Amino acid sequence: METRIERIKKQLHSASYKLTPQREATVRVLLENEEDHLSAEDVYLLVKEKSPEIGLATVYRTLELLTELKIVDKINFGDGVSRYDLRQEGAAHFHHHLVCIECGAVDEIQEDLLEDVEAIVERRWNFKIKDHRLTFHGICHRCQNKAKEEQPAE
Amino acid sequence: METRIERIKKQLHSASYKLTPQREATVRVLLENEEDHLSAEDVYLLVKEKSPEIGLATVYRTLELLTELKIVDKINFGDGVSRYDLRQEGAAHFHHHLVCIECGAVDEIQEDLLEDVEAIVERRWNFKIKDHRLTFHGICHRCQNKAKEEQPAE
DNA sequence: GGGTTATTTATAATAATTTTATTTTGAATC
DNA sequence: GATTCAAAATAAAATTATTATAAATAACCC
Repeated sequence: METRIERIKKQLHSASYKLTPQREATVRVLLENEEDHLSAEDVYLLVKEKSPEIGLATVYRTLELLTELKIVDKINFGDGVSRYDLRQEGAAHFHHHLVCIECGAVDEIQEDLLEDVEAIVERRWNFKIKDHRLTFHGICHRCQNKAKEEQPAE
Repeated sequence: METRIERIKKQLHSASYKLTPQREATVRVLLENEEDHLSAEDVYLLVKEKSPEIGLATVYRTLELLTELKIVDKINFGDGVSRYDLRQEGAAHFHHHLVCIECGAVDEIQEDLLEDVEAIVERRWNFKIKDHRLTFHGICHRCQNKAKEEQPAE
C-alpha cells in the first residue's frame, strides 16, 4: 500500500505534479476500494470521511489527472456516471468487465484474451490499437445460482 | 427502407406501442444516417428539419423506447453524450467500434470476432453473456496515412 | 522565512437528460 | 359523427453530472 503510494507519487512528480494531501487521500480511497467501481461522487463521499474539508471539484480534478497519467481508468457502463478504476501496475491494457443485468454487480477480468482479435483488427482494418474497452452484459454466476435454487426442477 | 419501417412498426405493436408520426420521423432519421453515431441532440436537430414541431424530450423518450426494444443500441464513447445506433436486422450481438484518438472518427466492425473469447468467459467465469460492448481506441488508417505523408522519411 | 506558482475551495455555470403537469391526438365505442 | 379514454406529445422546470471561475491557501525553491 505505502509502496504503491510512493510509486504514484513518483509518477506525479515525473509529470511535474505534486502529491498534495487531497490527492493522497483520494488515491488512498481508490486503493482501499480497489474491487469496486466508484463514481466521482462515491470517491468524494469516502474521501470526505477522512478529510471532510475536501471539495467535490478537487476530487474530479484529481481523478481527471490520474486518468491522464494512466494511473486510473475512467469507464462508463451506460448509466450516466463515469466510474474510476485503478489500473493494475504494469498492465499494458485495460481490464475487462462483466456487468450483471440482474443485480448490477461488476466483476473484473484481468486476463487480456484479446490478443488474437486485436491482431486481426490491426491487420484487416489497418487500425493502430492503443487501448480497448470490453464489457460483457449478462447474468453473473451468483444470480444463476439464485435462479436455480428458486426453481430446482426448472 | 419502407419494409424496415414496417418491420419496426410490427415490433412496436407487438410490445403494444404505436408508431406515431414523431416516432416514425425519428426512426427515419436513424435509417437515413445509419453510418453515423448520432447523439440525441443530433437526432433531434435532424428530425426537426422535417417535423419542426417535435420536442427534444420526445426524441429522448423515443430513443429510450427503441433501445428497450433492442431496435437501437445506446453507446457511450466516454465524451459525456450517449449515441444511438441502429442494430443490424437479425444481429444477435452489438457490433464493435474503432474510435480514432486523433480525429475522433468512429468506424464500425460488423464481424463478431468474439466467439472464442465469449466461450472462454462463459466457461471460466460462469457468466451467461447476453450482450457485449467492444471499442478499440487508437489511430485510424486515414490518420496513419496523413502522418506518413507529412514525414515521408520518418 | 518570502515569493512564486500550483492547487484548492466555494460557487456559479453548463450540458445532458429526465420529470412533471398539461394538452393533444387518435382509436374505439356509442 | 360525437364522445370517451388512454397513450403520447409538448413545454417548461428540475435534476444530475461535470466543468469553469475567481479568490484564498498551501507547497516548495531559494
